[in-house]
Amino acid sequence: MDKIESNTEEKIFNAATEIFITKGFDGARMQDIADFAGINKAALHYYYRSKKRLFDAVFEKIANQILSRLVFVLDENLTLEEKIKYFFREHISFLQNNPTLPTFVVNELNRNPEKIKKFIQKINLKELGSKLENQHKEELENYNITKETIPMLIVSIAALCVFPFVDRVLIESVMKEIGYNFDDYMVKRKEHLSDFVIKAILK
Amino acid sequence: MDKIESNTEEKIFNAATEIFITKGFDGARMQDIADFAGINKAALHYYYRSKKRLFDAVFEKIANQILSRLVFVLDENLTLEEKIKYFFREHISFLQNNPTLPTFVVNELNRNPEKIKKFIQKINLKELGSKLENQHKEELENYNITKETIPMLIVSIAALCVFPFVDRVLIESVMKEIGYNFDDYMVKRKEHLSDFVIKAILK
DNA sequence: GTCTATAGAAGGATAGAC
DNA sequence: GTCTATCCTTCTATAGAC
Repeated sequence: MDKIESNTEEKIFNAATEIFITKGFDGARMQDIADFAGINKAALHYYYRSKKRLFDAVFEKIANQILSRLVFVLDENLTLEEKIKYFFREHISFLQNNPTLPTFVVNELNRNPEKIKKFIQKINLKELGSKLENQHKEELENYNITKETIPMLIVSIAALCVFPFVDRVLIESVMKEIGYNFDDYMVKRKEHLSDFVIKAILK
Repeated sequence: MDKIESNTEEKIFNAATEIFITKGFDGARMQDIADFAGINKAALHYYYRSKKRLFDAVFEKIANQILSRLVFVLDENLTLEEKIKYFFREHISFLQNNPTLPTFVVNELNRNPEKIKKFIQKINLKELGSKLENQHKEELENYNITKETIPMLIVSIAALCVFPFVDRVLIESVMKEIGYNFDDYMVKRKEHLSDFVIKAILK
């Protein structure tokens, strides 16, 4: 992705990312990672001490990558509709380039719920919520949104965006069966979803 | 769930279901399953020969359970809106009782894409599609639905319904943080989603 | 820092008694 | 059919040479 992998530590990290994402923690083998990195197995322990630590390093990096792409929602120059459009367009593009990330993250959070606390602390939900509410206070009157339905809306937007990737293998097969191509489908879906959601929330 | 587990085979099967669902294939241990069933490890191999076969038996049963709950979509006495309402209400109720199933199925399909072929053959998508189209031909004129957006709609409905369970741990934590309870939230969500979707597709 | 060799533990599977 | 004991492979992790 970024620069050419220079040192061994980086090679190991990149190989581990690849292997952990495709096979999960339990399915991944240190030998697989070593082979993929073109390096000896002992080096993995030299740099990362244990499989668990190596995994945690990979997960941490990925979690931060995802979070850092969401800061735009606080941009005060964007209207609510612009944010929705922006979210679908940017986030689906990101997932198109990293289609296996959602499954990986979901699995890890399921197996290791305590990691979520870190996640949540980083975001500081309540502050985020009130900031957003202030930013769009007047706008909200044009929409069919109440304090009660805000969590519904947020989960729905996330669902519409992320689900096709989590369930990708199934949806890809179904699309092929009826003559669609998954990537083309997702390209169209980006624009479709904005209209879909905005229509649903307009008064 | 059903009757009291009578024989050993059934005990093993139920224990395996529990363990495989919570830990996945790679994470599950034959010893865990044996302990959970209150039976010896050798018995597992006596009845199911290998871990893989035991797993496949469990997966097959669950896949059929899910599919069998979807036949109502072909009920010709229901309008399109009724089917949408029915789907959200019934399917979310089912998932509330089996909240860990989506993750389990998604993971297995990701690791073993060839299983999807079986799935798809059982459904016979094209026939299903044309039957549905005929059933609702006149109705469709009231909605903002074209041949192009049907796959969008179906994926969206599935996403809105299933995603909260796939990503349950995260959403549950977020809800708790802002003072909501996941189960209460999902109860409300059932009704909310019908309105949301129907509003989005109305002309 | 990187390699080879190997320790040591865990897990799937089977043999054989009952 | 069910159990104990055990085989054999696989995997993480480390020791020690270079």
